[in-house]
Amino acid sequence: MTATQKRGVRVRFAPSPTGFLHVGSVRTALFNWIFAKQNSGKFILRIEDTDKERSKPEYEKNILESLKWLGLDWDEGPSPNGAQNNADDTQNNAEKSQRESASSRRKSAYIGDYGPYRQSERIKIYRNYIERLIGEGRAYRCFCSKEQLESDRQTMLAEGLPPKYGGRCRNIKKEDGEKRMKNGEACVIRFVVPETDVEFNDLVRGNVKFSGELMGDMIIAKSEDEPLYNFAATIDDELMEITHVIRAEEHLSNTPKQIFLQQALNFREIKYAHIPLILNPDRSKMSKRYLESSVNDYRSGGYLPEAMLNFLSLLGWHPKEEKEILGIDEIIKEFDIKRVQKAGAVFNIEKLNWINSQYIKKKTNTELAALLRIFLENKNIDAEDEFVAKVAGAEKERVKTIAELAEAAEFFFKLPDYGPELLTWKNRTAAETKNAINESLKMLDEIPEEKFAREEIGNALQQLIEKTGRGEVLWPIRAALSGQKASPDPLEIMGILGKKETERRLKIAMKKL
RNA sequence: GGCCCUGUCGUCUAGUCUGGUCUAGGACACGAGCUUUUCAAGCUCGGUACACGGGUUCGAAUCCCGUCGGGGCUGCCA
Repeated sequence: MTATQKRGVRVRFAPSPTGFLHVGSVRTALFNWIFAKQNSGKFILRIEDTDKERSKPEYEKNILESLKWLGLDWDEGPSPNGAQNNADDTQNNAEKSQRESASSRRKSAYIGDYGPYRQSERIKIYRNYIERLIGEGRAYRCFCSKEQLESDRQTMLAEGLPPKYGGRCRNIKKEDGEKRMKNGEACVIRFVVPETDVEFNDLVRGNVKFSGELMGDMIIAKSEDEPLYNFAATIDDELMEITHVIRAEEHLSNTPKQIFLQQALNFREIKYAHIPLILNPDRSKMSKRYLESSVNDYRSGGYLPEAMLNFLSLLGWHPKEEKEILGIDEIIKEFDIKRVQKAGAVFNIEKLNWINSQYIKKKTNTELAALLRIFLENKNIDAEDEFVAKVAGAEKERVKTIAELAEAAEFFFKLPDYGPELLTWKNRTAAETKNAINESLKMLDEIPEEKFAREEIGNALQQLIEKTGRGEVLWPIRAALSGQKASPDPLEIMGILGKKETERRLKIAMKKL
């Protein structure tokens, strides 16, 4: 290949819409995105939906939505508007969208000059290359049955040989192949893999070498109109002028296959970077079995996108300095693909929690309130913005996720039921407790409603506290106001709740004693 | 089985290329203490790691060889 002319950096994230976006994929997308930003390149989103059985439109939609939520915007790919979540865009619109998809929607549904960006819409393109390879004798029709192949495999395995396709159909003449196919004989298309070595320099792993001898002729398409992954990806990477392929390590052994294809088709060379896998606690590939693995789960679990990106960037990479909380701009500045780790990284939810809590603490109360609202709605709780913001401010120090924040904040909106024993401080009697609340109530009543704020309240209660004791006064108030044994400072709660609600809750407590 | 990748605290990692400043640094988690009206947060302190075995060298986490461990792939999935 001619490395002489420098090409502008173009990277791609190429997910398969066969499930909700996986956090491992997010990290791959993130590294690509960062790489593009660092090199003033383009970040391309390509949907690899050649598997008709498993690919679903709703998964594609989820991928787009998740990327948008994370802020990983793409320069080329399916139109981001396609990710918009129109409430009525579900059931009864299925018909309509089907009609549209046939014509206008398809053509306009992507941005960029290298489209379409959905492999299912590129079938004709692949078909040309398949015909070309067959024409050049570099690909052929294979009529071997699956049963036959399986028994071949077993035989080779039993003999201790590498289980590869032996090339039984390789010498079938092109014309004979065409004829048999037209007569309805089932066949697939295989690529003649050269029996040579391929070597490439991986940006994270250094030199890697594979032997073509061990591979056997690979299937590149089930038929002219049904290309398979390695083939379609190779064609697209060339046509979309991809310069760097950054992907998970599980694709390392696909790389020689793609390089063989590139060489046969006279495509340009591509630089590869295979990043380590994200692992379960038992060090196997991250999966649902152990951990929530889709972005959805974390989004609905109350994790912030910036925390997710920060955490994921630290899985397999680390900046030079000993700094862990990094905004996306800092990550872009510091990131170096050559510094990424070679070994897999266990997904450590504790660390994610900590990072998330750091980002929560940094948010303003107003920002938090907006996020909190969504979670509150699920609990059928609604209130004024100002109030929600104050509540968020009172609780943000003690939560790790927005979901936890909603949980912790609930009592502000709705006093939970509790037993009278909760009200007593240590071994004080009910009468003492009742008295303390009553005294507090009297002090509180002196404060005019508009001055009912934390500092003022503290002053009002000061004498009583000095006389009776902090715990004796404040504990019953806390319990009465929150209905629980852990909460923010009762003085703060009172300020947020306001005079009327505070008095109401204290009186409820009195009745319980 | 074969091919490929990989191996520093429980976990994420710094250090490895360019041997000494590393009796191995940071972070999360954990434990103790401080603070204290609860729970947190915060602060201080603490324990824990160079997979193993050989070499090379005055000196090895760092270089070489071997062993063992872990993972991925081995699909008419991606």
